[in-house]
Amino acid sequence: MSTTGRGLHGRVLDTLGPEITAGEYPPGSVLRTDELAHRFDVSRSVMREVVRVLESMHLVESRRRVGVTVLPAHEWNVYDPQVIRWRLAGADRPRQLRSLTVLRSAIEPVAAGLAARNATPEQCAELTECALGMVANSSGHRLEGYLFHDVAFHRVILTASGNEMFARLGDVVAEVLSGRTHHEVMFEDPDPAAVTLHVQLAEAVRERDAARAEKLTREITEGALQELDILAP
Amino acid sequence: MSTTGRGLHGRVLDTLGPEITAGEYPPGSVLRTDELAHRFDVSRSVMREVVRVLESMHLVESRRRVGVTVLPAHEWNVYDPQVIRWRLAGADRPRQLRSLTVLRSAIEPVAAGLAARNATPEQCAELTECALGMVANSSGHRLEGYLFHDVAFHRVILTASGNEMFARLGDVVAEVLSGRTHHEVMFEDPDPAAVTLHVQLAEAVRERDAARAEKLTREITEGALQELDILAP
DNA sequence: TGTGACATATAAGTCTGACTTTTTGTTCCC
DNA sequence: GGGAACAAAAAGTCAGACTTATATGTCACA
Repeated sequence: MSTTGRGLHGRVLDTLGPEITAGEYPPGSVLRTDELAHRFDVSRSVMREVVRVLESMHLVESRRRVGVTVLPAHEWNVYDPQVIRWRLAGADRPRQLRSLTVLRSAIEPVAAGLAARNATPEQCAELTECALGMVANSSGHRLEGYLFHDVAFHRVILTASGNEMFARLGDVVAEVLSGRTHHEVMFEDPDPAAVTLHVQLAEAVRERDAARAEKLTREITEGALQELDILAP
Repeated sequence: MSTTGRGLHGRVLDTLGPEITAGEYPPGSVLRTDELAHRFDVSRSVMREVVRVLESMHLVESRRRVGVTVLPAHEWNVYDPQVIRWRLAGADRPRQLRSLTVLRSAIEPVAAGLAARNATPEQCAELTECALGMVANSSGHRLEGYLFHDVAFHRVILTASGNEMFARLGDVVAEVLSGRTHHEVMFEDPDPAAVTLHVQLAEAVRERDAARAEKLTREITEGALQELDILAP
């Protein structure tokens, strides 16, 4: 599951990173490289590499004669997939999930509009295929199958938008959708209305109807907001 | 200007990072840590730290017996502020600027809507102040003064939204606006219509009119899209 | 008593060299 | 021709010595 997985360096990172993003060290806390190296029983070389990576994520700041200072949360690179995963795995998962869902509600409608203009025939085909897959798994407690096609659907939309920044949010959306199925709500079959919206969206993109694609996606994401009790605009 | 600035490690990163994001090494290219260390005349320890950071940005992948492989652009962490800066400083600045402007057009209207609900009285005051600053600098070639207040204005909107993901895009928006003034278009005084929109937006937020705030922001960002000859939705 | 220059201790930063581990490509044998 | 054993290559890890920046305390002087 973890990206860093392999290597001594990655294992230390996967322990220390979540600790920091979980807020176990209040902002301004000072860590010392030597102490950390001793705690994790690794050499200073490895520990320094870990600190450098944390520094590039703006989770900490390393200064001579002072040590490694933990930065306040508003400095963090909250778009770093690694940071997102750590936070989703931690205590403020709910808050993180809300932020990301609001982000989705801003991005996806625009992405869908662009997809309606830019999608290749292949992407249109993929989209209808995914929508059909969702329909096929929309009843009978086939949650995993439904999720699979749902994730693929949104990924295609984001990619087909032709905007690299949107495309890169595919993983984030996947994480949110997957979280909804596995941890949060949705113990029953998915809302039939949502399924219909996806089918219609695939249709709108295929027919190059940007305005309709955007509107339909807005309805989809508003549904996602409501599931988390977030007021819709 | 550069965040990494200090340290031997930072200087190497500021050379190698831009080279990679500029596409000087085609995806799949293999670099060797030892060679790089020799080229930059630093020790392997320093070079390893640099590689680790590049790896955390998903610009490269390091594998035993193989070397440091450059990853294709669609793998890059394009939301990393460092990566954004490197790309904006490089050859595909225009493309990057377009991506970011489209991103703005998706994010900012939603952020403004949320700001209208969540902004504190202090933030409302800041907003009007910024808008007034824009008016005061909107004629007579006071481009720098205008830019300053414009950046501050959008930063307040994003922060006041109450969404950390939106707030974190303040730097990106600042970079885009600053780029527009310094490199791209806008040699003359700013469009009076845009100035008016900002004044009205500050008003709408102050009056808690979320729908109007969103609509006004959509007009602002559509203007930004048109400046770059991007079709509006 | 306040203030500035100076000394000192501290923790990160850097370098070197030796050793380990994983992986790939080759060779050799069946 | 296919599979197993082997060798080489590059990253990974470690330990220790040294350098550099800098926060902080000290002391003399005003």
